[in-house]
Amino acid sequence: MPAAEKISYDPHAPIDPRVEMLVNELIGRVADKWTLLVLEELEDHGTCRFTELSRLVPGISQKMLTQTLRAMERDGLLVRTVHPVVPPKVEYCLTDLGHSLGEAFCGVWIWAETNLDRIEKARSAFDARG
Amino acid sequence: MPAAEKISYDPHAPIDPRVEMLVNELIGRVADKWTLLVLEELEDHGTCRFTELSRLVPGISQKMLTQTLRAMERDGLLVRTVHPVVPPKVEYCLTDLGHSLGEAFCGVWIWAETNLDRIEKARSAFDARG
DNA sequence: TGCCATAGTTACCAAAAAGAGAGAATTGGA
DNA sequence: TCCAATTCTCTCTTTTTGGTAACTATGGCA
Repeated sequence: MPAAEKISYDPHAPIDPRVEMLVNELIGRVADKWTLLVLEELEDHGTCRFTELSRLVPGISQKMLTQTLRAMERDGLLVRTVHPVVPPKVEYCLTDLGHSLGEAFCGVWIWAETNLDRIEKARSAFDARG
Repeated sequence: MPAAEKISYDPHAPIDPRVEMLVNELIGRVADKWTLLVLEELEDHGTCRFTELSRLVPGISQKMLTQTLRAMERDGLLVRTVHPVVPPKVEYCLTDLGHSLGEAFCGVWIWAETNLDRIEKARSAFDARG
């Protein structure tokens, strides 16, 4: 919807439906709960090992962590470095692309934090109305 | 993670885990595929009726549209106006909160559009590596 | 010899999300 | 009387998602 070269948001700009579809798919991929949490921890702590991340991200299972990390690696958001030692040591580190995604989501984080109260109130009001 | 008052993104700021959880839940709620698509169409076209939206949002089922609109209404992102006429006429219109969410997501849209190619390349490269 | 830690993978199962399609409510008008 | 138009609402089925737990591989250590 927005043109990449423009900073402002023009809701009436003509849209290439193919690009739109790809963008939507990409956002769906990347706005995933676990992806966001892993992204956050890697921003906070820098390079991390697998078990470190599984401790940092509350409630994630091994399976989900593996899946999430693979998907993020595939999308070029992080790099996975295997050190051929025993016991195994694998490190995960955000790429520039990963960092830029974190920054792009910053606006949404701020929005969510800023409007938490308003939304909780809206919900209460809605639920009260029946 | 980011403090609402700060504009810049400080990944090492102390975090209230309760707020963090709520923010995450909220983003999960709001970063939903259908929510984003509906948000977009309402930004583009302004006030819309139910069937209008179901035509505008490609591939959405009646059920999902109803569900999405209800959830957005509950969160205070849009208002639903029922005109007591026959046949029924129901209009949906974004609130200020809804518009501000659209703007917050603008950065992510731009990120996705800007980096589509890089991500597709990263994927190809990853898949080629086996 | 057997056990430990790390970083997975795999198989199986339960729960949740989403699609399809029918039905319901409304009431002026043919 | 019965239809038409609009906005749901309900049920049934399929798909997707996520969790649990067991298994793998490796070399050091007791």
